[in-house]
Amino acid sequence: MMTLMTAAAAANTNDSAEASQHEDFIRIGEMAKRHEVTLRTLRFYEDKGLLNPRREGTTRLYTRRDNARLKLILLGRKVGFSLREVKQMIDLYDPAGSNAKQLRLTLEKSEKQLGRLERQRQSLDEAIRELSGLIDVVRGMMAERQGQAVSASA
Amino acid sequence: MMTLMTAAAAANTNDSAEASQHEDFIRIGEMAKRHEVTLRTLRFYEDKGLLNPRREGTTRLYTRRDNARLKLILLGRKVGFSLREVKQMIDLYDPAGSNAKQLRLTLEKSEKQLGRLERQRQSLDEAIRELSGLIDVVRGMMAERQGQAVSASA
DNA sequence: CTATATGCTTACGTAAACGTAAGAGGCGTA
DNA sequence: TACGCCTCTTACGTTTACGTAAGCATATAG
Repeated sequence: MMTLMTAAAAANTNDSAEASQHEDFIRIGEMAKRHEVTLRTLRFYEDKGLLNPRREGTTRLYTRRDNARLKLILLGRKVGFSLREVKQMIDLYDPAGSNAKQLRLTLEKSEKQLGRLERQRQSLDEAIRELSGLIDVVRGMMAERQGQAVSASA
Repeated sequence: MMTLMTAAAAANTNDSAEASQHEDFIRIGEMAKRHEVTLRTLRFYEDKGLLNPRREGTTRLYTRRDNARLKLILLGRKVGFSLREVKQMIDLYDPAGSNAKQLRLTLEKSEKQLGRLERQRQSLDEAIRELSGLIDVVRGMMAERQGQAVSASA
């Protein structure tokens, strides 16, 4: 029976992720599943100041805003920003303001990062070409040796 | 005057890199310049068993074969192999043999690596697309805020 | 003889983003 | 009461390829 259940315990009680989709707060396990990250990652991000979930006792409770933040963080990581950079951008967010600074910084960093990614793609393409070439060479050598072996045994 | 000069000392005496291009042995400084790596890198590769230059006393002397080896190592690194993998492949080299094993291993590793590189390129392209999208969004927001500011001040 | 360049060995430091115990609650169920 | 599941904090470990002193020897140039 649910007597003096805390919100956290209540969430824990729910059978599936589905069941708690209307909850305002989710705990770290749910959060991790939803975003496909580990608990360690969430705690790590918090330790680095990227997340700030509420607490109920010691238990972390994440809201929709935390969800949105995490999505941004993961997007940042996906496009190659370091957590430090992501933090710099996020920290500039001001719910009551134009966020001009934040937007400028984000734009600037994004353009630089885009440049880096494009340069990366160039060297990656170059590497692919060179590796393909190497494969051809190796195949050629193998065919050659094979030919010798065959002619020698014939 | 050149009295009892060692080979190393002789090399050291030469005015430019040009002058020693016909030398059979070059020292670490020359080697580093030719391949655009640091001395530390060459010593590190040796420590890891990737290079085995001769010695004259304590001084490392590199030959054409070492040059060729280093080129291979740097090519390997360029295409994304770890030094460990490069070593595995190089270690299989037998000057008196068909090197069938080496060729097979190299081919196998190369094909896997090629796959990895291509997957990398896909996620890189995806990242580029997402980042471009982000830039557009940010630009849009800035324009919006700017518009508000302008209309507010008008 | 000294200053400068080059080389040697040994070995701790670095970066990024977590992984991985270790030890300890809290809560509900069989 | 015991068991199981979730969560917490603290903190050392991991990976790769070198960077960076520190302290010393060698060697030619001035």
